[in-house]
Amino acid sequence: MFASLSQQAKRLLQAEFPDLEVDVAWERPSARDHGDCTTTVALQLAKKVGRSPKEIAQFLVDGLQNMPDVENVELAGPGYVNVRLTLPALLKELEAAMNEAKPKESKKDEGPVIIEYSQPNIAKPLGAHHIIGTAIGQALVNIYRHAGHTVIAWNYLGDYGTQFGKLSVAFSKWGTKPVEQCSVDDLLDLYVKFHEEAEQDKALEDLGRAASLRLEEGDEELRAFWKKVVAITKESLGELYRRLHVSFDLDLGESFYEDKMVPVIEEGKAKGVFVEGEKGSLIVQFPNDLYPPYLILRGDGATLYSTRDLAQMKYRMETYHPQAIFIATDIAQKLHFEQLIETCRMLGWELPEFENILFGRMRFVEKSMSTRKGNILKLEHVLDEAVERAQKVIAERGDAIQTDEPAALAEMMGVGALVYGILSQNRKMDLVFDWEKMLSFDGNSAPYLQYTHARARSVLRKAEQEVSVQGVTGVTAMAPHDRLLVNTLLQYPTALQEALDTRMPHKLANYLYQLAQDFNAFYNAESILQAEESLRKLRLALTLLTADTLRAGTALLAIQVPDRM
RNA sequence: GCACUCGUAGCUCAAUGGAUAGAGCGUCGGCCUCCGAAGCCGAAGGUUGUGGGUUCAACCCCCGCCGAGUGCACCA
Repeated sequence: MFASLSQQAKRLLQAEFPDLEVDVAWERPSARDHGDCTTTVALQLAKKVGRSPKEIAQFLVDGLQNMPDVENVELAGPGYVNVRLTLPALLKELEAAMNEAKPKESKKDEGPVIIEYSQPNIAKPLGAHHIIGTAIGQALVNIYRHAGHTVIAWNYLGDYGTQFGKLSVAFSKWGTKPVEQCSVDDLLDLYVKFHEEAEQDKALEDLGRAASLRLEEGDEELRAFWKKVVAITKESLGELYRRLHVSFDLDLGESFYEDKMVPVIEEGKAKGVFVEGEKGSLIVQFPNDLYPPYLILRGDGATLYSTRDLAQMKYRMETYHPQAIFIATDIAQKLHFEQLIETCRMLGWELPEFENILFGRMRFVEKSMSTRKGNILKLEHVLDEAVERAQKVIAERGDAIQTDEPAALAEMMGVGALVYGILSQNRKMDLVFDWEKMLSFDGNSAPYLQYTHARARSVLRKAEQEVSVQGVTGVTAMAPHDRLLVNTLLQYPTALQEALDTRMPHKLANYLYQLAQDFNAFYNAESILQAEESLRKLRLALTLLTADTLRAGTALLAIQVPDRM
């Protein structure tokens, strides 16, 4: 952005200071009365060249003020250079920014980006906390695809291990009907009962472990049971993912790696990376106690999630040659992934870019979330509650509602509110689950963005004319609200890029909220349809760009916006 | 005990090392005989946990302390 300004400033500085390597970055000012763009280069250079910041800034001001695109340039504060662009230049920047923000064509010459998220467990419904990783993962998938990357959206189903062994024990002891007729909720009940009983009868835990080992060894009866349970779980997940606008390219379970672990174990042993631990287990010892020991095989020889993750890492690298692997998990798993990556290095594997996309845990005011104790808050119930609340709000509006499809709108608002509640917060923070806040329909919320979009579309419908930035001509002066909205629209590509670079979807969510706020202020302060012809064209163009940006931006966050509501 | 994350307005949260730390909710007061009031405008509310340090400039980087959370081998 502001390429010509950067070049000119750079030329000026290099002429004055021949030995200097410098790039001049123009940024959006922190306050609204500091022009269209600003640079702190004078402050940064002062010490290096032995001149005062103000002196350098003044030098830039003098050199920039006669540029054709510059309406006004001034020195401010300790050494800021603030530039106000001419109207045509500003509109040109706007058009360029909107082009920059369009979806990029997919890059064919690079490996895919693998993004793993959601990670549901077998025989359990998705819990409310699953919404965090699921929403963040899908947003990142959308944002990376938008930027032109090939993405493999990867769901990793927890369909294996001790938890399954426990379920099979519970089923054989207390199951009351054939597994085919069980719902996920029935299976969850059995799982919960297992842990209740296990508190009295410690032998149950051993039975569970034994069953998981038998499955691993290929026990046919267990295998048949397992397949049915997996099918039941996947079926129930499908509907929920559809409501959340979440979709995966792959949903391989842990079981997929059962025949891929032995070679890894052999490799680790051969390379001396895996050594014997307590009770006949196999572990990794990290040099200098960088991390605590990493358990690879249980004492009884059974594999663990670490074993599967190693096999999975290898499988992903060999099969897809990805440029990056991102795995979204809550912070409790941080150490595990650090150990995993370090182990891969010790094995001599050449890893692609890797990041454990960490997010905080969901905290509840009243009760803790543990599947084992059975007091699970199901995601499905949260969604239903959200939609129900939206329905109530819609019903209260009565005649003021302009939609023909109140049910669809309620779904859009309720689910959107929940997803936005997740994505508008820095993912690293713990998330306090509060119905009122999470399902808020006022203020900083999905319905606010949806309302703003519907409002903008409404104006455009009433305009009954072709609207475009290119069609804006003859504007001699803008109101402060016009200029403010232009400046905010200009920031869209930057917001997208920041969300991608930091893999923080909330940067995009916060931007969209800012845009909606600025549009609403503009809408309230200025006439659009009644404005004088050239201004009307400008304001309609800004309205169109706002509506399009809101729709595109929320879509990246897996949130829909209506044309009427 | 060791490691990691987090402490910002009454509550929930923002703020690439830059100018006067911003929103929402809540509280108080305004705005529909103009394009959608699910909105807008204004007020009150802050020693950014605390003590040092680095820097022209620190909520942000470094160190100590206090507080909260999480992890640390047979769960994932």
